[in-house]
Amino acid sequence: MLKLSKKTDYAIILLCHLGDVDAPVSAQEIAGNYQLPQPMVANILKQLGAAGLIQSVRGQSGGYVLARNAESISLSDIISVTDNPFNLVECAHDEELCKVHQCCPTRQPLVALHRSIQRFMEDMTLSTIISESYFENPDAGRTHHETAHIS
Amino acid sequence: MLKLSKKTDYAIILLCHLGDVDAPVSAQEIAGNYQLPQPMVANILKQLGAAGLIQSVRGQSGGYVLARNAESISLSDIISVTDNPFNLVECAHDEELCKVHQCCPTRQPLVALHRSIQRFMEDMTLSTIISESYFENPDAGRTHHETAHIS
DNA sequence: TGAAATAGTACCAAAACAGTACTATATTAT
DNA sequence: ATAATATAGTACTGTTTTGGTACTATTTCA
Repeated sequence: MLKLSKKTDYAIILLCHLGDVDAPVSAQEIAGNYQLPQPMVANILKQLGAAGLIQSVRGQSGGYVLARNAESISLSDIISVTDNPFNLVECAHDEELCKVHQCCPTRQPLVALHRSIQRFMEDMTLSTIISESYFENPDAGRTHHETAHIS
Repeated sequence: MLKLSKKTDYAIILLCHLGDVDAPVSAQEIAGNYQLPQPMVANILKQLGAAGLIQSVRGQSGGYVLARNAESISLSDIISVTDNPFNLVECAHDEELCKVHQCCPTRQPLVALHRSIQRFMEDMTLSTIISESYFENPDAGRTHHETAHIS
């Protein structure tokens, strides 16, 4: 359906939070802070840890910290973990097609779109996301969730 | 999962075909030509017709023709029909979130990505797709399906 | 009037998504 | 030591979306 999964959406929120704090943060803490389902948050953090984006600290007063600095974590990195490696099309039409017709007409333009999206996601780093989210909302009092829908 | 549906993929193929022919083409004919499931093709053509992208000709020796010229049909138009109106994120985090934190950190960068994709899809017209597909494959004999996967 | 086409619905199975549950293990504070 | 709190790993489940099918009605032309 060409939309991001909630897992990805959550992951960005979690990583933004970790990018703002130095001490390890626990899954419970984040889940409470953002009112997200705790087991879900825990699972995503586990995945992000396994992928090497964040580092885990076990035991009491443990939690997670960014494994690298926020500049070196791209949106593409995040999506690869939570949304599978990005594939706009995976040669959906079967091979017979290409034998019948000259060539699948979809490939060339869709590859271009794929690359364009891929590039955007690689250029968009976690630090950019964090700084832009702050820029957008200079006054902490107002909430913007009523305009958060994208048409 | 951030990938195009088969319906969209098929739709592009169908429209490319219609863009190459003047006389009405039937669902059966296209399905046979590309070895796609006939009822699926028929359904997609129905939808494209209902959306006004193609015109139907009923009765024997009827079929479908492009309703407008290929320059004025964009990838965005197609996807709107077969993949729902494009929404990269639909404010997946619930409203509580924005009350807890200053603002959802995901919105700003994801809107930017959304717009960038949207724009690409609007600029990519059916005629571009058709001409590029021909450009890629000057010799009709060779098939390219083994390279059609996108990594 | 019959063949071939679209029009309109409604249905179904398999896959993906969103979320949960449970057990094991590590660390630390007491 | 040991209890509390954390991650690690894995497996499960209900719901939605996807991909595809089926059936009936209607239009048109030979």
